Amino acid sequence: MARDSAATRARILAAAIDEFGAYGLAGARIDRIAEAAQANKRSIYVYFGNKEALFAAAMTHIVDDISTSVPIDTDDLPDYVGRIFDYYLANPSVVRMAMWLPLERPPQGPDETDAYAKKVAALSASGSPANDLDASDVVMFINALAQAWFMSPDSLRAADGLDPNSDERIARHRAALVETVRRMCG
Amino acid sequence: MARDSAATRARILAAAIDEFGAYGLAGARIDRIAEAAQANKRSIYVYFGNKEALFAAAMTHIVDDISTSVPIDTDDLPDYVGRIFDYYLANPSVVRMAMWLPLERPPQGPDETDAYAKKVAALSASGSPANDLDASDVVMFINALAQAWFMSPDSLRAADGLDPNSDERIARHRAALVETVRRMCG
DNA sequence: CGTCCACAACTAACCGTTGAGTTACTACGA
DNA sequence: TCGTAGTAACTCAACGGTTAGTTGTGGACG
Repeated sequence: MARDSAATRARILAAAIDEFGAYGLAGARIDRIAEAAQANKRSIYVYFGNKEALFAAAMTHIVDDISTSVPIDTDDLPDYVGRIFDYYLANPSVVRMAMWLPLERPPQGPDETDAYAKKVAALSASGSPANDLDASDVVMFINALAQAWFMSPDSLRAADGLDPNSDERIARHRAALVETVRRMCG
Repeated sequence: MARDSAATRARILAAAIDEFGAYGLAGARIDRIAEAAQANKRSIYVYFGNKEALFAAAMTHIVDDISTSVPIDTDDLPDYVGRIFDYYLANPSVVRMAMWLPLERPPQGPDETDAYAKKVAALSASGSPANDLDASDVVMFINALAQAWFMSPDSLRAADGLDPNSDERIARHRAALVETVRRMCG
């Protein structure tokens, strides 16, 4: 096995995102992360300090990734939600971590204030995003709508009879999502 | 201390809702629930079996409570979200449990299929709730929008300068919520 | 009407396991 | 041969769950 500290660190981080996404902060197991990363438990402590710090590192990593991968376009919010949805679909662990963040917030956890503040500022500055609604409310709604599919139980996703894992069903939902934001923005 | 098994059971259930709401299934502590309920740990096992069963009992309790407290009105969806929001505001532990459910689903957990299926069916039957959107998507969006405020970090809630705990700010958000659903329904 | 008894509610101390974090050590590579 | 990456074995506290025992209550019976 090659000795590459950067690669090991990256493997640990990737495994941590999956583990925290699957089980949350309290439910995640350091041993499982080590095993999945094919790294030793000890190296996690060497590279990241402790469980909470690892969680924080994973969180900042995904926040960075999402804000570069899915830049906001204040002139086309419907398209923006669509792209967030696509990103979530491709990165299930990321949505789940995002859902966990407000629930299990470590005391010294990462503060995504800046990422949100920038979006709200950009939206406010861009004139009238959604006519008379507050920019911060619009950001909240867009986030919530993009996550709706993932926070719904399977039973609800299947409620209309289609297989919730089929491409058609997902495409329909995506279209509904984009259309909803279009209507919201007037 | 009076010996009243029904009262003790109810105290445990109430404490469990708070504890699970605050920490989730994995993070919740049986000892804390017992202490908060002013009951002995043992009685929890007598009345509910184990931790997961207690979680399930708490979940079915709130599902029941919410579906009776906030009946759906398929003819006035904007009003319906508003009422859900009010309920959530008055019962913070309930929102948090609802947010936790899709993340920490115990293997033998409660299945809220029926509650959702009924809503989707009612909505489908009532003609055109939101013109061309699937009823199940509409239900997802309504749920997500009603929860948006509670899953947003404080920094986002405060992004426009107002105190996020003030009545005015909350009223503005509620109005935005109702208006958004109104637009969604066309 | 008093007294005993059986059962239900309650309690405290304990047990076994799990899991975060550490220690002491080995192997690799420059 | 020195420093860094990696490993296995361990510690210790926390926590879910249990055992064994205590207290209060309500009813049967003399």
